[in-house]
Amino acid sequence: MPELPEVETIRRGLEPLVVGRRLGTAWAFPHPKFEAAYEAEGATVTGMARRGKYLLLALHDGHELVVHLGMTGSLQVQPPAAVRGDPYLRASWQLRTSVLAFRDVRRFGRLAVVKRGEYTGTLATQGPDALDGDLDAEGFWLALKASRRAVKTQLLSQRPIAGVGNIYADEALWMAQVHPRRKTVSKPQATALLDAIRQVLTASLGNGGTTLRDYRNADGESGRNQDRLSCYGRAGLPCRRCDTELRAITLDARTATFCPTCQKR
DNA sequence: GTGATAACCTGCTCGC
DNA sequence: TGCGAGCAGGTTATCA
Repeated sequence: MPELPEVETIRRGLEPLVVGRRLGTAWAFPHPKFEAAYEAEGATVTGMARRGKYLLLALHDGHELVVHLGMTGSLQVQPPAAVRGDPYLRASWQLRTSVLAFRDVRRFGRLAVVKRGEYTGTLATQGPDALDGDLDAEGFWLALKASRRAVKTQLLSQRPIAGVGNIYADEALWMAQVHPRRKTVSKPQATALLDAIRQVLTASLGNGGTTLRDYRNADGESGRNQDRLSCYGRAGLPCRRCDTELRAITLDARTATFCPTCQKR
């Protein structure tokens, strides 16, 4: 599922292919989540940015095309023949000789066209981007302290920090030795957690992201980070730090994997 | 305002 | 072999 490293990998791959290009004839799957594709038709892309897990395509007329890839989304520039008849195509724009294609099997992704900077929903309420150097440990700790929810729940809410999903939340909590259900985090723990978040995200970015099932980068290739995970998806296997069997629990209807020895509640 | 929960959605895996 | 149930999870909507 695309989290920050996967979205950033896609952004880097797409930027040279779409910036300066005009989005030609649009097509959208008939669902409100994708019909904004038509609003971007005819606009020229002037820039491509990312905030958390959102891709932001700046348009020449002062608007932005906001793309969230959901769990199974991908955005690629492809030859027209490659997208023809694709049952999972959710939106597309004709470029000069190719097609900018938004593909999403489970339809958890969405599109929106907004005035530049006028965001709504999670994009408006989320915290600083996880790789934004302006967020320091003090600010992160205060943001965590502001809520009494479990620390992993807070990470997934995107409010203290943006860009962390289930995979990297498990990985960072394991690295910082913080229990996912912990509701109060000390300043040193918050500092360690912020450092761990940045370490796991940076490492994954260097590996082209994590591919579990669906994720593909802008070139249609899988990431390589899934072979380097220490915690996520390893329930029942020994902890790489202490050999204790990793345990899986359900937190907010999602699986949280942790080491019961290293990550004390 | 905050927190908890359900719903959305479809491919895959597992058990019968 | 084929079928059905359960699982995966990011975001939004709804309710307490």
